[in-house]
Amino acid sequence: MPVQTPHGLQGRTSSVTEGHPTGSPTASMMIFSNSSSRGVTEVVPASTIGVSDQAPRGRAEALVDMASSSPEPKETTWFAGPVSAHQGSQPSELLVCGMGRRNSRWVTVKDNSKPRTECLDWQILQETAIGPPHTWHHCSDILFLFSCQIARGYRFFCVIPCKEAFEVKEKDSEVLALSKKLYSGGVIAYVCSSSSAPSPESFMSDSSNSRSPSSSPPLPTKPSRMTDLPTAGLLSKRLHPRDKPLAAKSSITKLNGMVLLCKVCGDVASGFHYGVHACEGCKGFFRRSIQQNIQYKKCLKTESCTIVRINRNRCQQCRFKKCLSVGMSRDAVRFGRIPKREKQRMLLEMQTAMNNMMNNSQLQHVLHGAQTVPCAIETSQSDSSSSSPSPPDSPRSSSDLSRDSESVVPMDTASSCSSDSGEEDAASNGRVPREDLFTYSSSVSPASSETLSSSSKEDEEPQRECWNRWNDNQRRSDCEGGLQGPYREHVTQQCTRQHENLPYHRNSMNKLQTGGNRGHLVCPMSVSPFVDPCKPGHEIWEEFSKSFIPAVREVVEFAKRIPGFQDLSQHDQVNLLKAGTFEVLMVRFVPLFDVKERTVTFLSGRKYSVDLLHSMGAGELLNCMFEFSEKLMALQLDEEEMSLFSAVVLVSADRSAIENVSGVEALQEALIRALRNLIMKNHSNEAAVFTKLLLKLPELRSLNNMHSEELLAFKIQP
Amino acid sequence: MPVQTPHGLQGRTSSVTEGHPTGSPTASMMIFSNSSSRGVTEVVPASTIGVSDQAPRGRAEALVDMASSSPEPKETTWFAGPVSAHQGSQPSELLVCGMGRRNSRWVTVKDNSKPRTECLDWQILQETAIGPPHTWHHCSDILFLFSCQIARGYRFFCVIPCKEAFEVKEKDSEVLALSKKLYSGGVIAYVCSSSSAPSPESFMSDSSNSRSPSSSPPLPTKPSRMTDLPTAGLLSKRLHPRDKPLAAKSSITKLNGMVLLCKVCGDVASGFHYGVHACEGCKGFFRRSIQQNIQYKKCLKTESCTIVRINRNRCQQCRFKKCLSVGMSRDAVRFGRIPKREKQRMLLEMQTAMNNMMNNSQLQHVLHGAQTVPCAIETSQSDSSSSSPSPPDSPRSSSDLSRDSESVVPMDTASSCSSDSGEEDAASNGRVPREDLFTYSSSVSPASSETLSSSSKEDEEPQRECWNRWNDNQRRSDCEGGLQGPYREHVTQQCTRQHENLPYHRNSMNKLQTGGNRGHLVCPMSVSPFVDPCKPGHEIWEEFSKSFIPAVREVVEFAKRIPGFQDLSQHDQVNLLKAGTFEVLMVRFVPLFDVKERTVTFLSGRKYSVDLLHSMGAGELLNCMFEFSEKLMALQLDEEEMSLFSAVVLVSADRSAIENVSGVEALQEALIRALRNLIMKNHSNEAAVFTKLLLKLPELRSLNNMHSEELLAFKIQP
DNA sequence: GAAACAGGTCACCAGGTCAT
DNA sequence: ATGACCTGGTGACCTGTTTC
Repeated sequence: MPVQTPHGLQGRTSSVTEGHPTGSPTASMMIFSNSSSRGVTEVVPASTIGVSDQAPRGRAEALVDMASSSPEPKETTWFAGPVSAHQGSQPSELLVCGMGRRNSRWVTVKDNSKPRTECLDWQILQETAIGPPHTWHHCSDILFLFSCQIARGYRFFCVIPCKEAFEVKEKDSEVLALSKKLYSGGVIAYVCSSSSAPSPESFMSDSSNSRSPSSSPPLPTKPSRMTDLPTAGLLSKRLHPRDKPLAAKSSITKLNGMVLLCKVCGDVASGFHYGVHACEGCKGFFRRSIQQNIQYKKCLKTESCTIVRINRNRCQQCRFKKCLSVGMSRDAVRFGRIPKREKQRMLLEMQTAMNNMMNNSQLQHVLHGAQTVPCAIETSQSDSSSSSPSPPDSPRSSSDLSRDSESVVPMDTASSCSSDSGEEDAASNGRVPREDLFTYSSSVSPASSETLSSSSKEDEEPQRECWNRWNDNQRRSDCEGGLQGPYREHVTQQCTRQHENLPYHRNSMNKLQTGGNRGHLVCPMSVSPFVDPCKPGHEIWEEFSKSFIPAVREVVEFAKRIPGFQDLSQHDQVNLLKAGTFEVLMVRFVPLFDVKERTVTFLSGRKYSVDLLHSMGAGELLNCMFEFSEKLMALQLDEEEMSLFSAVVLVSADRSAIENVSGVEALQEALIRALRNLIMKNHSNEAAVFTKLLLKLPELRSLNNMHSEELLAFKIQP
Repeated sequence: MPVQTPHGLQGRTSSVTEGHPTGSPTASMMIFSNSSSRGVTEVVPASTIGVSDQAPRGRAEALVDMASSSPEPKETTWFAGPVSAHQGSQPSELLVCGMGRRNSRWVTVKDNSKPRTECLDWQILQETAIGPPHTWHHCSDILFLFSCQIARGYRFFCVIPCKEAFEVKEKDSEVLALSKKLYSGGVIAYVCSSSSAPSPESFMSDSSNSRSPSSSPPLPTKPSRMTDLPTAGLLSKRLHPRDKPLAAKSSITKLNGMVLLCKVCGDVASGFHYGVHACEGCKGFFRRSIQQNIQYKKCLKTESCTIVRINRNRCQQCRFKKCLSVGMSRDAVRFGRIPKREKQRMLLEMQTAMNNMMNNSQLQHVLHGAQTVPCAIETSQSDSSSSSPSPPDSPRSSSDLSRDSESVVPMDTASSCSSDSGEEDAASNGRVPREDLFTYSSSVSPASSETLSSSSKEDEEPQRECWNRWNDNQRRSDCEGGLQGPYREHVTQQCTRQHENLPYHRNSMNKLQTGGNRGHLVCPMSVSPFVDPCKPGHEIWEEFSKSFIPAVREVVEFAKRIPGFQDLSQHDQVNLLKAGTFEVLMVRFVPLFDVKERTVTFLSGRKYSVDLLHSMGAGELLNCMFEFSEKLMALQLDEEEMSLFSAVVLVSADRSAIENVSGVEALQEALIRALRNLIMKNHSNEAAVFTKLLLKLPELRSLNNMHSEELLAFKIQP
């Protein structure tokens, strides 16, 4: 149903006019759109959302020098790199890849590892599915332009729309148009190259800055280098086709720095005219058309001219038609100022879409290390030798990961995280095992190992090896870092205490009181209590999201220790995690719900009553969580069982996006067998425990959905 | 995209002004906003969609004759009645009441049951949320109109949105169309009052009833009576799009969540300005007009422009005139807060109205008979005595049900259905057993009965009785009607054949070819093949929805035969069905998916290849359904097992809205025990079957979600 | 003191203008 | 004829005042 989408790389083949003397007037654009049919769902998984913010940071800049390979060395030097979009206060960044003519979608990445050429589009394309060739001329209905960059006549925009997707329609051989389609969630990145180009220099000049957090130093100032860009500020200055000094009183409509484009011709919009964002030209044209009821001369071609800025005056009939088709109408005019909520909603939607988009990349990054993630490029300054990617099985991989994830942490928390790194290293040298959020299994005893192994009765060999490997991993993980920052401390404390009083000692957890001012950062599930109610919704959202970052990371770490999990394809790993992270977290957080006292203990150690939380906006979900927790607690599982159950939960995650279904199923079967055997052994007198446990799976699925919905609702209209 | 669709009945609506000299242009409106954060969810559940069509049927008609109490008896006779909307999947029924002036949108339906007046608009309303009376001027963001009530010149609409909103477009002064608008989440309830400002008293009339579910007696035919509504609470808080983010001091005048509309232009009113409920725009306009004593330019037309939100700025003279005509005046200013008593009365009235609307009446109706449906207001002209509702337990309830549902069938299919009604009656008198969609258990052998009974080892007595009762029910159900119309014949054939060749004989099903021209009406899962691609999306949608009506009805019947199910509260029954109907249907339809041949057999008997379906727009969901089917088929369950599994599926449905969780759980446990025992008996050598079956539950949950999403997307962008 | 409205403010847009 | 600017009207918010 929803749309799709020429494959993103198609453009690569087409290279317009190589040699390309004039810098041809055609503007090229790219649109990436998210192809996921499950857009809504993807938007939802709340827990993961917090991650997005960090993505930009984790990512080093991509430095592209196409000059050597390009036929037109000087003109075809392409740039690509992270462009940050600033929305609201949050430095959420989006990797935006520029592209253009020949080779435009590939960049040479220079980071701490060896330089390599990668397709910059891929990262986004895979997210968004529409990967338009450089010849795109039109791109109507772009809702938000949130970032841009210019290089040598090319404008780069990164746009995320909301609720809409685009479908490329090719027209002749040169012009492509996009037809609007509804769509839910997702991100579109939009890159536009301009013909009449601003000089590359203008583009490169500044922005050497980066908000690169603690670690990233400025990139080498190669000419083509694009650093990240705090935002659209540039756009108003440089990007307007007509060199207008678009400073203060520009007629450009911006939304928090994002520039809106004319729905008719793609020019920069001056406002919301006759119901659509339109430029002055199209506004005037439409006005005259309707005022004087002009009948335009028949189109000389096929009455289906593509209307773009540069040709909009060539065919009045088609232009007017286009105006109508995009919805211009006297009935649609809006007077007065833009309602705040509308603005807010737009921002939120952008945010959501961006978060979504970034989720994938980050998740992949965390999972598989930088080398598999095209954008995860370290700055040249970092120690390239030490951070060279290691294979997943390498003993170092885990610590590599933690380092990677650390670099992804947003600035405001970076310092605290980095301070932990020493500890990590120490830990990796064989310190006292510690437990973190998802290492239930760290306490696996020899006996239970046997239990696990014995579970493979029906399928001896492979299973045994599997479990052995798991145990190895667990052991190793006990010595390796996983938690970051303040979160780590708390969780470590908590888990330790909890462990002392198995199975679940809420009381001991309650003792943990943190007075730290970073409490809110380490406290998933604590939106309200730590949040300033006066803050705008999206800020609250950001904070809440951030608070989940460490927890999500834990889930990833946990997943990696599930024997067999890493044998799945990256794609499947990512999708299982996307679908199942919330559910695993839910299982993990069960002990935090005190049914008797009707309180929830946040990881900060604070307890909040259900009533308070309800009064602060918690809804039905909270009740359901309590219900779930009560039932799960009633089963009296120990850590080992919980751990195994968590693994089952994760691996039985939604399969809709899984490539290797049978592989996942096999893994799930193995896990379930193990779980059953373990349960049978521990609860031999309670035959129903295993069944009850399985029945928790659909409940978790539902909780996940509710959660998603609440988040969506929250984000849409806080 | 703009879309819309003057609604189909507009022609019928005729004269606004009959009786009504000026047709007084003023319209006052009210909007209720729904705060449910789960709005999205409700929209989604796809399977429920099919039901919508029946809603009107299940629901008794509310006929309001305002004549006696109305100030203008003849012109202001209003009618209100149930219009079903459907949204969601499951038989989630949204009570939708159409309304309008006499004869405009209402027809008297005469079928096998008593004649009654129904709103003709409902069909459209449910689909498009377009059901505006001629006086509607503005109605932005209305997504679904699911309920309304009229009292003394007030029209009440309850609207739930889903990702789309509509904007009214006026056509001349009488016809309105709606243009689609994007919108995300939330619920809007919309109440529109008729033009000639009704007195407050008329509005407040009764509402004495409460939402007592099962006990509600027939409503007195009070003119403005509003019946109860379980979900009313939902409507209060937050989702109105125009709502300000932080509730507090919004400029929107609300009464307990209900929003008042501007008397001048129909926009959302911000308060009572210059003696009239008016929006900020008209308030400001009037203020400027009088402050500066502006003499506006003469109207370019006839000085009788209709003033609605979308055109209010086109003719200042007429706008000002309208302001004056609706009573705006500096002399009419009311300062200070609204007198408590007046406010209270309004609140009460509103709340009651909302309660009425939201009642899940149809499902309840289907389940428990008509008398629980609040809107059952008879017209003075209908035979009120004969229509007195019978108690839920009355022996007639079942046949009442079918009759009622039938009466809801849209006119074009009504005839065929009504022809079946005689049959139904005969069936209820003990005819030859037949099998229908959900009577897997009808073939339960004595042996398997024992199996079931033996399952209650752990919990002897109650279980045995339970199963016995089930079997009784099954037997009885064999003699009772369930299917309607052509669907019935097909399904009966199919099931019979299928039964002859257990467990699943697709081949025999394939033999069934229907040449009937109503095939598409009886064919769930057959959107595309039967649909004229040229039809507008909403028509396709309607057809598709209709095709599910019988199937959903079967699920309800099936549920009723699950032992213990009817012991649950109505509320819980309804909610289990709402959440689980799709899943049950999915299980039921598994044999229709031929994995080897990659075809889907529709109930019409036609097979369609996956590729064809994909080419017609089927998406990932189809693949997942195939996957699911393959796995489930692989388990080789027989009918009995499938039946029991279906029961488990239904009872393990999403619990988020369940009142008596432990009751549902107890039932589920019993069912699961029975299932396990049955499976163990039949598949003693395959220990994993039961486990695998349980693992199907989360998969079903996910399919349900995907389905919901696709439906949503489909509805949004057909 | 809170609720609720008149009036004020100013972000925004339709429409007009006029150099191109 | 086009479209960058200008002008005047609009209406979303805000403030001050009135009333309960």
